[in-house]
Amino acid sequence: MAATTYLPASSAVTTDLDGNVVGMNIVGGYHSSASPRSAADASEMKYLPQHHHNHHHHMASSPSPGGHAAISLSAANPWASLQPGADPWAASMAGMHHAHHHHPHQDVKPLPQQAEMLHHQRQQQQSMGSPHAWHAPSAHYNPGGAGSPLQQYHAAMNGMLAHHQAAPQLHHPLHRDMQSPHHPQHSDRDVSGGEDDTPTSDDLEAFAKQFKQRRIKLGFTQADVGLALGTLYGNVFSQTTICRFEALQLSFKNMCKLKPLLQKWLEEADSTTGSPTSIDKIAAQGRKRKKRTSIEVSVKGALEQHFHKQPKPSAQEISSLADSLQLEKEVVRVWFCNRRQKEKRMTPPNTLGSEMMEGLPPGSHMHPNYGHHPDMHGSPMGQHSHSHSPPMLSPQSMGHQLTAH
DNA sequence: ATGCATGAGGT
DNA sequence: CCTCATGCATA
Repeated sequence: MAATTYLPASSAVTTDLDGNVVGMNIVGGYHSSASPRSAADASEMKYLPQHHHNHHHHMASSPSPGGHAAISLSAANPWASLQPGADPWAASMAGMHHAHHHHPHQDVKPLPQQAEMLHHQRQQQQSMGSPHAWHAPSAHYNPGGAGSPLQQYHAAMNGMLAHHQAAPQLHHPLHRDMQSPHHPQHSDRDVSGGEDDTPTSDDLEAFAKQFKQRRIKLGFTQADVGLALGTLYGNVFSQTTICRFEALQLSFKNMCKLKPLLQKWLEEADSTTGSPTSIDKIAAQGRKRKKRTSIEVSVKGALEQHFHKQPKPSAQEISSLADSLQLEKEVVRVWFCNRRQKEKRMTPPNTLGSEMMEGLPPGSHMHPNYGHHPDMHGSPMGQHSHSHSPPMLSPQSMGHQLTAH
């Protein structure tokens, strides 16, 4: 049974600590820690009354454990703080570019504290499939232990930089058309040195890989990067997003959007051997977030099965399904939404869990969705012409939930 | 590293 | 109600 509870806003503080621990683990040390939070789970579905209590946390936890942090900033104007290095755009974009039009309208990251900002995104993207599912390299090994030595670079910065601009905008008014899977880059577009063009999936893969490696070399955690982006460009990202970027678990379009920012950060990070990016973290809002419902393995299997038959069940189908699985309708609906999104990731989900019933001929693997795209348009990209072909998919999914149920 | 969730924007 | 981008909370 799924325990559905709603967390109090106060858990925000805990999140900080927890979050930074998590960030660490990417470096290698797996923290086998017990969950600090006590879950008072109720089997009831109820939203807590809106008592948005503004929590003022004066504690600034440093994202990186290596150092204690003395950072405690105001969340009031994160992007107002100067950036350590140089100005983002002038520097890197100097080479050649033209593609980025940032409109005056600066939209910043949704401050957790306040309402969500607008962010308009275009709705169109394609799913790309790669023939091989290279699971993330996960080249994390931690020799010494798990200490991220990073804070050493962090110090006070600021000096002669006087420009602090707001967000460079991710949302550009114009959308370049999607690239085709087959043609790497436009020939008419001259790209010497600067890749402001739409990258290929291979490009993204390579970049992601490189990014991760450099990031680790420099001693930064995914969380650090996310925060740094916020300070530098006004767009804060979570550890999750950075992680997904590195693992190519975002949509192609999303990958393209984030690449420039991460690239910029990389340049800065490696060149700036002592410039800090100190910023604060923002705590969770006083919002009522539903506790993550844990769906049992068996139930997941059932959902998977239905997903194969009907990726987009009707409301009524969802209802009956929910009923038979003893889940809330909303949970089921969301599950399908998330499942569909997974299908669209760059790195295809290994559709298993329940498994295919036919014995596949050796050598021919099939993708659940690849054989037929329901409503999708052209395939964005799909095959890397070369690259590696790691050990094909491995059933990594499917939880092994031993928890009592 | 990921599962479930939230929300903006579009139909 | 969907798609998409994102992230809190977790395993």
